[in-house]
Amino acid sequence: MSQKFYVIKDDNDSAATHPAVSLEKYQSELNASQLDAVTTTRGALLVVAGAGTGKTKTLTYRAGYLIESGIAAADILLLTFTRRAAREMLARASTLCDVRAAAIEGGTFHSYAHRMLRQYSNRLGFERGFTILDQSDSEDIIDLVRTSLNFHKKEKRFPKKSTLQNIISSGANKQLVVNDVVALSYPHFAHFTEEILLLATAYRDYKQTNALLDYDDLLTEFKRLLTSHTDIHEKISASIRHLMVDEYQDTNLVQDDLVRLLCKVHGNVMAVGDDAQSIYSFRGANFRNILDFPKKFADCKVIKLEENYRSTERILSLTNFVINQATEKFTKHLFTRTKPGGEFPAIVAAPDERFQSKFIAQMVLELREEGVGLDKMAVLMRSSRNSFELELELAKRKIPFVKYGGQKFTEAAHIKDVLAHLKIILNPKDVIAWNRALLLLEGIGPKTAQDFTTWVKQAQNPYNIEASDVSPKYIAATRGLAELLKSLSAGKEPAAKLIEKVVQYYLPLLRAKYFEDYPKREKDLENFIAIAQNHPSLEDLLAELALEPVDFSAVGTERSVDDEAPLVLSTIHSAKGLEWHSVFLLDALDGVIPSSYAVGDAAELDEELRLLYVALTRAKERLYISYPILSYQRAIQDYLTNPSRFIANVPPDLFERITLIDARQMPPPLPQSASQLSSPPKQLGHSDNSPSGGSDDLPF
DNA sequence: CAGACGACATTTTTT
DNA sequence: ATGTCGTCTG
Repeated sequence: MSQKFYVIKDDNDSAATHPAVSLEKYQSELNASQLDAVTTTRGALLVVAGAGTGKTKTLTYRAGYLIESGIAAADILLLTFTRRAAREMLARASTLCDVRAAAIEGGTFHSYAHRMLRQYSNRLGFERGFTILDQSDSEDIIDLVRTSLNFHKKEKRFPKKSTLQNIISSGANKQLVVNDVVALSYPHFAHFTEEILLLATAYRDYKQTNALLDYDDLLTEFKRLLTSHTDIHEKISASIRHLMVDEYQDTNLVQDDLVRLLCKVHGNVMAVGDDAQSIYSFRGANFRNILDFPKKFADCKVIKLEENYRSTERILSLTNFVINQATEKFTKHLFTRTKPGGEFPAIVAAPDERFQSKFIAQMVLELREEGVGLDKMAVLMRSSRNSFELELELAKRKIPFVKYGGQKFTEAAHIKDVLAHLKIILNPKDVIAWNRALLLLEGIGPKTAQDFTTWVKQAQNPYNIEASDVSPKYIAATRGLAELLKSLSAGKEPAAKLIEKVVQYYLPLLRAKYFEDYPKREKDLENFIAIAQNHPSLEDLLAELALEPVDFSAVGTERSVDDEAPLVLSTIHSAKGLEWHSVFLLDALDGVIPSSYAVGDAAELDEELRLLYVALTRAKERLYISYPILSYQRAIQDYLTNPSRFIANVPPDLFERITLIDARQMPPPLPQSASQLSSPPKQLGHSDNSPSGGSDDLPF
């Protein structure tokens, strides 16, 4: 049956026709450009908002303004980069403007696509719903497919599963065919193009027959839903009277298409972003999407926000200089009227990584003495492992911290083990999950596990392992597992209860598998149960964990009332959109930022520069850029490093140089340096700030 | 065929 | 410093 929808447009939804909204509040709180953006509610609008120019504020007020003009919250869709961003924005909107704002639909492209796909899954041929694959799930399937195609036995080294996953995913995100991805980004695997192509097809087929969707499929299938079902497209699009998209510079081509599809009926769409902060091209993001936005909509209005409210003038001067080194120029020039002067940003050359860590730890404590809360400071890095050394130092000084970015909670081996059992409950034919659960058992290896899973695939009742055709010797080994699964599938218990039971069963296995460090892992399992408390349904919990992965080290750090809020450690990517009183950038080295990976490609170098720009523009009052002069690489000897090329040529009047001095070899006090711009060397290692008393400070 | 051991490469960033 | 892959042994 086909049904046609014809939408009667409401020509009455312009705020101008609702004089009831009092503009006073908006006029007094917003500058002219922001106000313009907030009150322009019809048609297409692009807001190019530089760092710290009140982008979030503008979005928030606009949401409130729409509500006050009589738009129902449910008719507004706010797409943001993370769900956390959406939540924060809506919470703010509801306190600042109107409680109804909390009811606005919001989330990431992926989570919105997921919601819609669930709603219409039958129309796409998923009769019994579908399961979301996170990255490692998808790698596991690729691995399975690869083995079944016998590609692992090639004479030459076949790309490993994560590389293959990357190739396939870039294809989806950049809308390229596999051949082109390999030719463009993986030329060293060109001789495997045939095989990779076969594998990609087999992977797609596997997902199809098992009703599985990976991250990329969520977007592409959603697009397919809209383009191949006119009635659904009309219905969804009609329900979105106002569409707002944040961080537009980080959308990829599919998302860009989705935006145009979603606003088809009403045409009210606002994109917000900053081309100078595009940092996700590895995921198919293209900052041309934001530049080309006006071309794609007739009569698109463009508003620029250039007045910065976040950073001091001196920080801004440095960041402006940094971004101007881009080969592809940006047109914005940020300025401040509200925060003239300020401290000079500091560039800190540390003798080695340990000194760098000590400097940061000591400076953090000093700032705290000055009254800056730990959570008002952040240490940012290019890659999550740049901070290992620092983490040791912080732990030693008992400075509490949380780390964002890096390994995700569900990626830890022991969590994956528990998840595998839960997935079997959800889908008794989940071969990958079975495989993982079986391999944990004593006496069962890859071959036997495979024999079991072959049987599981066609079994009437997969939990009835005794009935399988595998040798009784091995069946005996699976007794405990079989009992567990039967008891779990029996009742409809809440997710947390199920996890608790799995954990109980798993603990002995955990202790055997990780006899060195199982106590830490047991804590994680407890946290897992705690996380599950808010999710009655196991299915919801797993979907949420896939769509909004929890940062590993941020788990279990919810502080009790009297605990001090922890210092923030974060990758630059995860720091997007946030701000702190003081920001430290770690390891500002050539080869780290820019990553050695990017050197040699102008476009990639530009992206690294933007990344540095994002890091530096997070700072409100204080900014410290540090790097070690000496570093050690793997088993090789220590070697001398170069500071990042992006900070090597900063004019001396834009920053202050700090040289670290070993307290044990304190030089005689220097006379004030001739240049008023350079400060006397900072002394390090003599701090009494250490909460543990300082006596266990290492000698310098 | 399970499981241990050793060689080897391999290092971003995230929904 | 780690994980992945291949090989060897019992």
